[in-house]
Amino acid sequence: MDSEELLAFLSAVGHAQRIRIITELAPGQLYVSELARRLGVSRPLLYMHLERLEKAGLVVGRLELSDDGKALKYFELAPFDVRLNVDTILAAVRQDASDETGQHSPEGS
Amino acid sequence: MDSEELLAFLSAVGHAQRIRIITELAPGQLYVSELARRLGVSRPLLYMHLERLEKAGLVVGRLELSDDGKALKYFELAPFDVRLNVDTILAAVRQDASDETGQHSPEGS
DNA sequence: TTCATGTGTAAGTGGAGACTGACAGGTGAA
DNA sequence: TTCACCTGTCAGTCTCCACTTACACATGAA
Repeated sequence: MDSEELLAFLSAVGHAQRIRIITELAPGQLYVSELARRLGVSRPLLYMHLERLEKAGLVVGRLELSDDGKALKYFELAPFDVRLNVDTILAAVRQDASDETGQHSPEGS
Repeated sequence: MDSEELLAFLSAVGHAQRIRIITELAPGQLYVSELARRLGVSRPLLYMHLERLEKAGLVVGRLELSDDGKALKYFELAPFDVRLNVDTILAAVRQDASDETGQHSPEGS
């Protein structure tokens, strides 16, 4: 994980509304309109937040067809576990240099 | 740590400039003007970022007198280690409810 | 056809926070 | 006195992003 990914991750989670979204999605998947109702948030706004969370790899969206034929966009939490201290931050910054030289490290996750 | 503290922490680290500040302070303490020169950042702006980092508990500032009598404001990293996953986020949110009922948990750090 | 449900996006507004420039004040050395 | 440092803060500007309103387009049921 380089500093750009780390930044995307941190700024995604570092927002009250998005913390609420994560909390609401914790028990299981929900589709957008339902989630918007529960949070008392407009749907376009929720879209923005979900998009941000998805780009950062925190949630995953998937279009599904309900029994009565309606298209529902379901979102669920993606598993993530990031440890944050001086060393992990420095590691992310050092990773940038490796990225530039084209030495893509073969690490998973 | 409740969600407010978590939010302060995440939004403090989740900024490119402040990541750079942390990187620069990692080897050891620096005073404000010196740090501003190294980062190529105006001093008032740096003050804002340092203030934000200090409120979130990431850095500590201390006014010191140099040998030649000048006052220097030194900043150094405070030790921190936060693990971030669904459980720790939910724990922070649940902590809010405890805060409201006045049950301050006697946990350290 | 109309209504209630859903997805998806475009266009605009408002405000918080990032950022700049300028100031006042202190010190020791030339 | 002047210079070269330093701290600390105020008052602006500007940019980004959070947020709203409104639209186009589907589906099944009444």
